Amino acid sequence: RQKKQKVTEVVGDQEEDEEVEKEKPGTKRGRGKQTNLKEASDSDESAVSKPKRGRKKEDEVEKTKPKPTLMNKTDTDYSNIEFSCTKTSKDGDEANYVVSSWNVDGLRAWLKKSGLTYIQAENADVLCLQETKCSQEKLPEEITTVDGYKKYWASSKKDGYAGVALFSKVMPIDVKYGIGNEDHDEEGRCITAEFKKFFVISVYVPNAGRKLVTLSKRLEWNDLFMKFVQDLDKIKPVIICGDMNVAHSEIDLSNPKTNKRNAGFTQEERDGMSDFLDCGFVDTYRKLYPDKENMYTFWSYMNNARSKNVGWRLDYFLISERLANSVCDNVIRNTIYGSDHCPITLFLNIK
Amino acid sequence: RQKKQKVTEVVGDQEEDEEVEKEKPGTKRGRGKQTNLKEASDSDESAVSKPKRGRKKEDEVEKTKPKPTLMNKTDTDYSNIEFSCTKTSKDGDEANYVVSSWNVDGLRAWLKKSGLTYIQAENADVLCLQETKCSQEKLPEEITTVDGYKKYWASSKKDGYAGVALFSKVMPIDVKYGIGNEDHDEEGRCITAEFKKFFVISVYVPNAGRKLVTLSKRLEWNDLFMKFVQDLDKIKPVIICGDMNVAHSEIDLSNPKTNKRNAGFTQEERDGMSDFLDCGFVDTYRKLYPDKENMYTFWSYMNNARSKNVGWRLDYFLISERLANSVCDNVIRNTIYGSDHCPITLFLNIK
DNA sequence: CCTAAGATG
DNA sequence: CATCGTAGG
Repeated sequence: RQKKQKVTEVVGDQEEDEEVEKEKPGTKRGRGKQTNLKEASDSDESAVSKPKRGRKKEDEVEKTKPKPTLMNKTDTDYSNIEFSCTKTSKDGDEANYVVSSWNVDGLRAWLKKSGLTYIQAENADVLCLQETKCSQEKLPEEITTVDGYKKYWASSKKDGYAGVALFSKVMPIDVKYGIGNEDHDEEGRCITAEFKKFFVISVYVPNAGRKLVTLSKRLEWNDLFMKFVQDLDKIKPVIICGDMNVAHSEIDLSNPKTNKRNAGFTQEERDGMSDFLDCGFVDTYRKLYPDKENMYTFWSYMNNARSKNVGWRLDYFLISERLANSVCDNVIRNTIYGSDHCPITLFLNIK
Repeated sequence: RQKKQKVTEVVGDQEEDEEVEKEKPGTKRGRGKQTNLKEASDSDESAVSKPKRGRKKEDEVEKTKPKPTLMNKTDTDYSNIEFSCTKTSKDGDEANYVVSSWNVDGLRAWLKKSGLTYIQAENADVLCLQETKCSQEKLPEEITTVDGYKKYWASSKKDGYAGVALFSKVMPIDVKYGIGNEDHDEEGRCITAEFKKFFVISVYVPNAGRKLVTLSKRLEWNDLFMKFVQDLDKIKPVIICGDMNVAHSEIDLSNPKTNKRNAGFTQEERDGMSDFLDCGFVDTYRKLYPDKENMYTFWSYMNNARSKNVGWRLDYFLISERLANSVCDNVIRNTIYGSDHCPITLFLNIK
C-alpha cells in the first residue's frame, strides 16, 4: 500500500554538482564516492557544514541600515542575521548537520521575496518546505536549478493547494511520498527521505479549518501519520520537520484563552501533539527552551499580527528520543520574512 | 421601460465645491448659479477650461528623465505630456470643452497606477471611464471624493465585471443608466448625462468573446444601443464616448488579416460601427486623421503587444454630425499607462 | 491580509 | 498578461 519510489531526480536534470553525493541507481544502498566533503566518511550525514556557513564578521557594518524589527515586512534584510551555531550538543560537540523547515505559503510568491537568498544563507543540509502551492510543471526554473541540492516535490492533485518539498545536499537512500493513505496522499503533505542514520520528514499537517470544518480529517491524519512515523522509528530515528498546524501548549500562542475552539488550538489537536511526546518524540525547541515565551513561527497576515508578535508556534522539529543528545540548538528565525510563517532551524551533531 | 433616474449624488455626499455647478433637485432644468466659471453663461457647456489647463512651459526640463516610450510600463510619467490643445475648430475657435474617455481595466488597480494624477492632469469637463470592475460599495474613497466633479456610477450585478462611470464638472440636467434593456442594463455598460446642448454617453460595448461565444449578445446590443442613441439624437446632439469594442477598418488595428474572425474585427461588429457613421454620427478621430496609421487605444497585455505597438483602436468619440464643426481635436494619449487601454480626449469649442 | 486558480478580456 | 471574485489559510 505504501507508495515507495526509487530515488529519482523528480524535477529536471541536475548538472554535475560536487556538493551532491551521487548514488548509482540500482545499487540499493551503495554509497557513491563522496567528494569535497570535510571529514568525508561512510555516513550520509557526514555532509558537514562548510566553513562558509555563517556570516563573515565584517566589522564595518553600515550604521544607516535599520535594525530588522518584527514588522509586517514582506522581504528580509539578510545582512544582519547570524546563521552560524555556536552552541554544542550535550557531549560538547559542534553542530555538523543542519536541518531547516519553512512553510513558505506559496513557493512562487516566496521566491519573489528572497527565498533563494534564504536557501543560500541558511546553507542547511536538509531543507523542508511546506505549502509550496505549486504543481511540478509550474515550478520556476530558479528553484529547480538551485545548486547543491537534490530536490523532491510532493504536490497536491488540487492545484495551488498544500504541497511540500524536501531538499538534501546528500542524495537520500530512498524517498517516500505520502503516508500510505490514498486520500491524504493526493494532497502532497509528506515527503520522507531516508538517510543512513535517520529519516527526515517534511510534513504539512491538514488545517482543521474555519469553524473546524475539517477537524475530523485532521484527526484522521493524526492517527495515520502517527502510525506511519512509528513504523519508521522502528527502523531508525526520525526527524519530523514542518508545519504541525497546532500550538501545543498555552505558551505556544499569544491568545490561548480565546483560541480553545479555533483551528490549531483545540484539545483534540493538542492531544495529537502530546501523543508524539508520549511516544518517544521530542519537541526540540521546547526541550531546549521550556519557558521561553513569545516565540512563534506563524502570524496571521490579518490585523498586523506579526508587527505585534501576535502569533502561534506551529512549526516544529519532532525527533526520536535517541537523537536528543545530538541536538545543539533549534532556532526560530522570526526576523526572516517572506511568508506568514518563519523558518526554523535545527543544529545537530551527527557522529 | 427606460429606467430614468433623477439627478442624484450616486455616491456619498459631496462637500461644497466651487467648481461644481449646483442644480437644485426638483427644479427640473433650472440652472444653479454658476460660480468661478470663466465666461459664465446660461449654457451648461460654459464650464470653460481654466487657464490652468495644460502644462506650464518650464524651460528647464530635466534632461535626465527618459522620454516616455511605448513600452509595457505600468505607470506614467506625466511630466512630459502636453495636455493643452492648440488646435481650433473649423470656425477658428479655441477649445473650451474637453471630454475624455478611458477604459481603466479595473478602477482600483488603475488608481494605484496614478489614475488620479491623470484626472487632474487632463482636467476634462466630462470624464468617462469603462471597465471599472467595482461595485459601488467597494469604490475607494480617493475616487469618490475627487474634487470638482459630480460622479455617476453604473456597476454590474456581477461583481468585478464591466461597469462604467461618468464624471462631470457641471451637474447634468439628467442622468440615465442603461439603454432600456433589462439584460444588458444589469451589466453596467452605459451612463447618459444630459446637458443643455447635448448628451454625453459613457459606454462599454459587450465583447464578442473568445471564439465569439457572445457575438450574438453583442449584435443584440448593437441594435438596442443604436435605437437608444437615435432616440436621444432626436432631442439634441449626442457625444458617445467609450470602448466600442471594435476596430472599424483595417487601419484601426495592427493585424487586420489575421483577426477577421476574432472578437473586435468580425464583419458583423465592423458593420455595427458603420451603421453609426451611416446614421449621422462622426468618428471624430478618423475624420480628423483619415490616413493616420498605427494609432491604437488598446494593446493586449500578452506578448508585450504594447511595446511593439501591436494594438487596436477600440475607443472612440462618436458625435452627432451637427456637432462636427465644434471639434478642435481628438487626441489618443498613447503615452499614458495604467490600463491595457489608453485614454482618448476630445476638444470642442462650444458656443 | 496573503496566496493561488479560474473567469474574462 | 492583467484585472477581478473566490477558496483556503
